[in-house]
Amino acid sequence: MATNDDDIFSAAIARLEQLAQLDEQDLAAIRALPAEVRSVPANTLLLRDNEEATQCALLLSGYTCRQRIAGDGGRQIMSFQQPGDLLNLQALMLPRSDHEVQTISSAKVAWIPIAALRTLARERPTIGDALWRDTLIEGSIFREWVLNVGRRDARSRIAHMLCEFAKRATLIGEVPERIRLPMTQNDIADATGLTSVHVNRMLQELDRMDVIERDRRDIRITDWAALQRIADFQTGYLHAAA
Amino acid sequence: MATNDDDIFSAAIARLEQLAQLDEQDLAAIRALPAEVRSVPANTLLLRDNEEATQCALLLSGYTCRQRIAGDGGRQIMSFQQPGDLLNLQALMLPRSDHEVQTISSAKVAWIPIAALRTLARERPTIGDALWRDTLIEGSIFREWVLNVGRRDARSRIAHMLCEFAKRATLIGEVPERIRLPMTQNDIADATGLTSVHVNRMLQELDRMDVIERDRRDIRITDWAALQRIADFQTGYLHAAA
DNA sequence: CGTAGGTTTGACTGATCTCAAGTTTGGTGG
DNA sequence: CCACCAAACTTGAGATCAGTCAAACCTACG
Repeated sequence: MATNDDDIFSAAIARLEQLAQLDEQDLAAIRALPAEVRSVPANTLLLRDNEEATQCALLLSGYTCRQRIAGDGGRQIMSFQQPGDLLNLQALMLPRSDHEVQTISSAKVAWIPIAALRTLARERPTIGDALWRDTLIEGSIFREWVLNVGRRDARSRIAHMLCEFAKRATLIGEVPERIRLPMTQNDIADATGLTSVHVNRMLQELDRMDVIERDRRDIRITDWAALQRIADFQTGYLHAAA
Repeated sequence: MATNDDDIFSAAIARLEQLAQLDEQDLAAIRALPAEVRSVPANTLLLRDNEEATQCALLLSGYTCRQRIAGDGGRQIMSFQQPGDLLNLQALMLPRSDHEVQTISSAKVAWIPIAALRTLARERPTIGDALWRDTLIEGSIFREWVLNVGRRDARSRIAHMLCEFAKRATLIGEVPERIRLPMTQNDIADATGLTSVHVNRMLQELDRMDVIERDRRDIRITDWAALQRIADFQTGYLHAAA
């Protein structure tokens, strides 16, 4: 059960190395973390709202989203996670969760005891800083989403979401021109504050404008510059090197 | 110039004490921070987008907002700050700013060298944790705003903004029933993703519904329960004790 | 094959925006 | 203390983007 393959942490280490200069001891400390790996199907609630977490979830494969549910049942997605992302770093410092994390696709997740991670952050300050930096970058992404949902029209919002997804895919070594979206049009609607009907029409429009080509959930960005312009997409808020 | 009145930090200390158990040494270390106090008028850009900060701004009096500007010039406010709040903690860990901070009212600000704050966070881990916690809570507020702007109608959004403002006012010792808004209706529009015209109409509607009474920017919440219901306001996301 | 989840389409509705013109208010200088 | 001005607030009418509802169409998968 307590799997400790060296390489379950490889994606996470790659991510952290973008955030800080890790030395050998740092790497060893990460690889020594206890972890329990589990596979979960799509649309599984991994982390509940208003719960005390004892474990921290590390996404090994697949995609998840961070979401909150309004009183009338409406769902708002505020970010997507990709392999190598820690899903509830907040739990290191805040006892109770204030939102949900759900799988978008089938996924593999490593569960790490919070206490072990907290110790790691304290004893290896470089890692602690990297983790803090990671939460700050996600904060920056939230700010961009507030702007996206609050001040851009439907077409721009969707284009922006595509740009961010493609750009972040490059950070884990994928090509941005050809992306396979893990999420349904309904998920896109919940991420952009629209309805799935309207998302569908806008995707068709982007297709008609020759900036993307679609084959089900495979998106080919045929005119990256135009898509960025439509999206009003600037990469600064992602705080990524490349 | 380098003012070091013991009590310029009192509001900030009160805030940090809500986030961690500070001991005498912690307090002394905070009070020993170098700081330069400046007064600025309303609508002054304190922190620019995409700039390297060398100083951290601590709000002593007045109100500020965190905002991003869209490509078409549209402004989106993503949070308000009150006395005792640090305005750019991100700068401790991220070299470049990704948004702006502007005064909403006239304000007094203490400027603290980033390096001093970074040292403080490292040498006094309790304070470091409190600061991290503070940035995480603001992240939670951003998430709530994404939900607010993305999934609630105009009336609820405005009601929610009022609830949050009133609730946070209580955390610095004010009464929630009678609030004096520092922001114009145009600011409220930029915070809720609406136009000032529509904000005006919705405020009138809340007035007509007998949940608030208005005398210019003085708001009296006459039916707190109803306002919370309209706003779909749950306090959990603020992670406040009370 | 049959089915469920996802996607697409059409017709109609409505919340919010736009534009443009008043009105009120608070501050400032004479 | 009053007159004036700019900024903020208010009002109305018409336009529009996105939502709603309901049905049909795919397509992956058991």
